[in-house]
Amino acid sequence: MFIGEYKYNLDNKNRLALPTKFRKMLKDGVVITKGLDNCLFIYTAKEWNKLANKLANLPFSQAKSRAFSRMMLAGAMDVKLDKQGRVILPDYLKVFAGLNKKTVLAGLYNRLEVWDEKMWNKYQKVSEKDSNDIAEGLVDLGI
Amino acid sequence: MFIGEYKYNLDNKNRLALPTKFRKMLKDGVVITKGLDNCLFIYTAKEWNKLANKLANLPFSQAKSRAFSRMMLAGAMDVKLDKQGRVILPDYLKVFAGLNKKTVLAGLYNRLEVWDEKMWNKYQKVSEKDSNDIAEGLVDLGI
DNA sequence: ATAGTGGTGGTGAAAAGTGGGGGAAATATA
DNA sequence: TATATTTCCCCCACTTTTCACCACCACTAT
Repeated sequence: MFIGEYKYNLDNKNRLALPTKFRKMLKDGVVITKGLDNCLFIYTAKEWNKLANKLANLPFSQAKSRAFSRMMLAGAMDVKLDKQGRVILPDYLKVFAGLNKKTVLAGLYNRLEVWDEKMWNKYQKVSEKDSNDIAEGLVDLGI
Repeated sequence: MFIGEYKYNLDNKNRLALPTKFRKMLKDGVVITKGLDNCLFIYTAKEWNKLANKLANLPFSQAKSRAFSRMMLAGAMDVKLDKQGRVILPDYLKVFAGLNKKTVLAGLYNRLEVWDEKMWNKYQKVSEKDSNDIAEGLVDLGI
C-alpha cells in the first residue's frame, strides 16, 4: 500500500507522473476525485468500487445526499496511465486543488493524495505545530 | 457507471452531446426528466424503469407524492441519440433547467445530470462552504 | 565511465466537438 | 385530393482537441 511523500511537476498538458514504485499496482487505471482539505484523492479501481457502492445507494431525495454525491461522484474521474506512468488531470480537478506546476503526492495507505506544493508546506507547518494537541485527541481512536 | 464532470455546448438546434465514454451504454436511447436543484436527470432505459416503478407506487392520496410524480413522470421524455451521440432537448426541459449554451454534464453513478454552467458553478460554491457537513457525512459511511 | 532508469517535453495521427445542409415526412392550404 | 411550405431529423464535413508514442536529458548505481 501507499506511504511516503513524492514531488512531481505538472506539465503544461496537465500530465502528472505517479511514483514509480506504485505503477505496477496502478497500471489498470485509477480514479481521481475531490478530497478534503483541498487535495485530490487517488484510488485504485478496487478501493474506489468499495467507496462508490456506498455512495450509489444514497437517496437523492435528501439535499445533503445530493451535495455529497455530486462532490464525490461527479467530482471523480477514472483515468488511465500512459506508457510513462502519467495521468491527465481534468481541468476541474486542477482548479479544485489549486494546482500549479509543483505538486506533492502523499501516500495514505489505501489512497494517494495530490497537493499543490505550497499548500502542502503550509498545511505541514500548521499540523506540526498542532501535532501534540492533535495527538491528544486520538486517544479515543485507540492510538 | 457514470462519474465525472463534462462540459458541452448546447447548439442552436437544442442538441446536446453526451460524453463519449458513455455512448455505448446509451446507444439504445435515454430518458430525460426534470430533476432536483434545477437540473435534468438522464437515465438509461433500465434505470428509468426502476425509478418509474418506485414513483408509480407512491401513495397518490398524498398531495406531495402526486406533485413529485407529475414532475418526474410527466416531465420525462425518451429520446434517441443521433450518429454523433447527441440528444435533442425538448423546449420545456431546456426552459426548466435554465439552459444556455454552456452546459455541464455530471455523472452520478446511475444517472447523468444536465446543468447550466453558471448554476453548476454557483451550486458548487455553496456546497464547498458546507464541505464540513459533507465531511461528517463521510464518517457515517465509514470512510 | 557507462549503462540503465526515471522525469519531462514534443509531435503526429486519430478521434471527438460542433455547425450546416439536404431530404423526407407531415401539415396546411387551395 | 393534390400541391406547396415548413419542420424535423439524419448525415456529412470541418476544425479542434486529445492521446499514444517517441525522444532527450539528467541522475544514479554498478
